[in-house]
Amino acid sequence: MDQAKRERLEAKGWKVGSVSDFLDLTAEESVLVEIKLALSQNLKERRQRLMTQSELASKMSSSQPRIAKAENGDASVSIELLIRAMLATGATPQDIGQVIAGVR
Amino acid sequence: MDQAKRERLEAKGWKVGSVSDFLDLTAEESVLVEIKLALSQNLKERRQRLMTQSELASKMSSSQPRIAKAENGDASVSIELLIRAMLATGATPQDIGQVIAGVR
DNA sequence: TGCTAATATATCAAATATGATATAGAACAG
DNA sequence: CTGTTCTATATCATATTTGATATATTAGCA
Repeated sequence: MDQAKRERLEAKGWKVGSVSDFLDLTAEESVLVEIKLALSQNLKERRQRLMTQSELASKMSSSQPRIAKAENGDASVSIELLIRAMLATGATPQDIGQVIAGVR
Repeated sequence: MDQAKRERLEAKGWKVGSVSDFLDLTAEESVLVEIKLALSQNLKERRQRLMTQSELASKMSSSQPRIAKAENGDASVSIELLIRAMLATGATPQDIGQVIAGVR
């Protein structure tokens, strides 16, 4: 993985630590990160077409800052929240499944 | 939703509360539960073909009791853990996406 | 039957994720 | 520029999820 991508992830709070630690990410761990990022991006696209971050937040009793973090791939956001947010935008399980299946 | 299904969920720790509370589950909330249950079931099937709960637990530095809970749809198990477990059994993002897309 | 491996249940302290709040920055209209 | 709306960042107390441990239950076999 290149330096740029590593820095991008680190800036968002991913505990990738040193370069060697990062390279030690198992395949499973990095797939999990990629799934989260894919959901993030797709959430952002969907939400932008439909409503503001604040609107989405109240639809799902969350907060605007948390939606911002979700859309920006912040490491403090769980897959759970990403999926709840997708559903709150009207995404179906099919939509979500497709995003995950599209990883790699 | 029928009484039997409700009791099944309640026994596993889902905070569905009273019947009326349960009926107040939004569509999004119940889809989320269904996604978790679908992942649970699929995890159990995959894992049983391949290894014991203890083996899977050590592959992903978790514990056998947590795998048991994951496979039994316990409410204390996050989607995150379910997906990590699926990946540890060798499931691909495509496999996982398909399970989620199969909901409903 | 007894023995063993596998799975399930209970509890809990520690780690992580949460919504809330405050506030800063960006984009853009008037 | 000024005000307004939207989005991003920082902090934090609370809530949820975690792996670990102990132990109970189950299943299968000699």
